[in-house]
Amino acid sequence: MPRRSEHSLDEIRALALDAVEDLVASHGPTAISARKVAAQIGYTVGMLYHVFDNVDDLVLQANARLVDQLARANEAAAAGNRPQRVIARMAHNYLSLARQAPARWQLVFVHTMRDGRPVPDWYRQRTDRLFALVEEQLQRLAPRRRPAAAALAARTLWSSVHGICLLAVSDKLDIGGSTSAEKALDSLLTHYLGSWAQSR
Amino acid sequence: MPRRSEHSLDEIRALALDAVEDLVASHGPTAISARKVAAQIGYTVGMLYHVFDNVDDLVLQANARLVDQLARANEAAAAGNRPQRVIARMAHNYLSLARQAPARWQLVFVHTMRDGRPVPDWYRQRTDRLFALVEEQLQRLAPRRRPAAAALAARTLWSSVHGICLLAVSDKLDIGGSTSAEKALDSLLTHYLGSWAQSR
DNA sequence: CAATTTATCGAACGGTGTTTGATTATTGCC
DNA sequence: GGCAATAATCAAACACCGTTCGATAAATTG
Repeated sequence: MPRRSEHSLDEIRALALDAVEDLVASHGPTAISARKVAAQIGYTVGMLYHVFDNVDDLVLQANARLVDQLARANEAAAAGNRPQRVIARMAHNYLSLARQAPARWQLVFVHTMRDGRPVPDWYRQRTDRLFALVEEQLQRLAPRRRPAAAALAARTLWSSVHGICLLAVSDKLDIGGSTSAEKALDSLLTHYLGSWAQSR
Repeated sequence: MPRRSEHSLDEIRALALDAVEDLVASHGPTAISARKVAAQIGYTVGMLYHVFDNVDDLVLQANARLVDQLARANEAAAAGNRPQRVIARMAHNYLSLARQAPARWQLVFVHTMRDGRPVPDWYRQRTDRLFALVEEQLQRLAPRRRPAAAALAARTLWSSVHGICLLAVSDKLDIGGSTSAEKALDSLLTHYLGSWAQSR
């Protein structure tokens, strides 16, 4: 019975994204499929394809919510404090959000485009933004360094933070005994950032 | 026509693992499926399940070849040189191998267990070994530090190296302009390792 | 040569992403 | 208000996927 008009297309889109989050939170990242999401919101698969390009689009839009959440938190952290402090906050924001919703972040980490299609630009820009925020702070921290140096350090540092959060969420960091990811982040910040700030 | 006995089960296993590598190298990580691998080696799907537990097992055994290759290279690098040099070699071994066969390493990075089953122990041990090799060198580098300190630094450093190689292989590191992963690795080693070695 | 084992196949089951055509509710127009 | 155009919705189909299973035939054993 078409067009019951109980929901606008935008509402359906929001419902579907909520459903992705619910399904992932309760049954893990592998529980996502077009049919399951459709069933969860009371529509058929075909309807989903009216609102999303494909499953990649659906998942990326859901993941973008998390990335945006992190970006907003990191933008907020930028206010006022000294750059080294701000960057530490950003790194811990990442780990803290990942720990709050591990399954949903696993979906972010684990997702890959079907068939090897490229990641769309609108999503790429969102993840690049996270690098850019770090870069800004590094430029504040060392205004006399060449911009390329800050760019390199931002990519190095944020890739490292990413690696630590990634392994933390999949429980690959605590090997024999206890190595908490928080300690690893602090170690990284102390030594890498400390050394970078001091040099030159 | 059963039991043609042209290949022993071990030979079939090796053929299948070769086929995984070939398919991944030529058509990307998404090209792996039980049917395609079976077709490639001239057997049927059912036969694969006589040799492997499931597709996860097949992929993990293929991935273990790469992990072992890296482990062997890193063990070889450990001979003789000063620890800081050895660790630098290890990091660059990782990136260099990843660059030599990007698609195959993408399969390592991208693979996740179906249904959320745990990664089997035999594979876990292989990846843990990579951390352990770094830890040994850090202990050589700073024999007076508590072992826990070396363990933490090893996990921090190798997670970071992993993050950089991961993003490098998926082209997410060169954003605007040119940030080569090699430079990022060197930056990480210089500042993190340099600072860690000096402190205390 | 007969009996047992076992390598191998082919088909089946339920799930997946995606496309398409039919159906029907809503909208715009006279 | 009624009719035509539009747009939402569904159901079914296609090709692929991982996995299981029974039948079959070759090799091995006695």
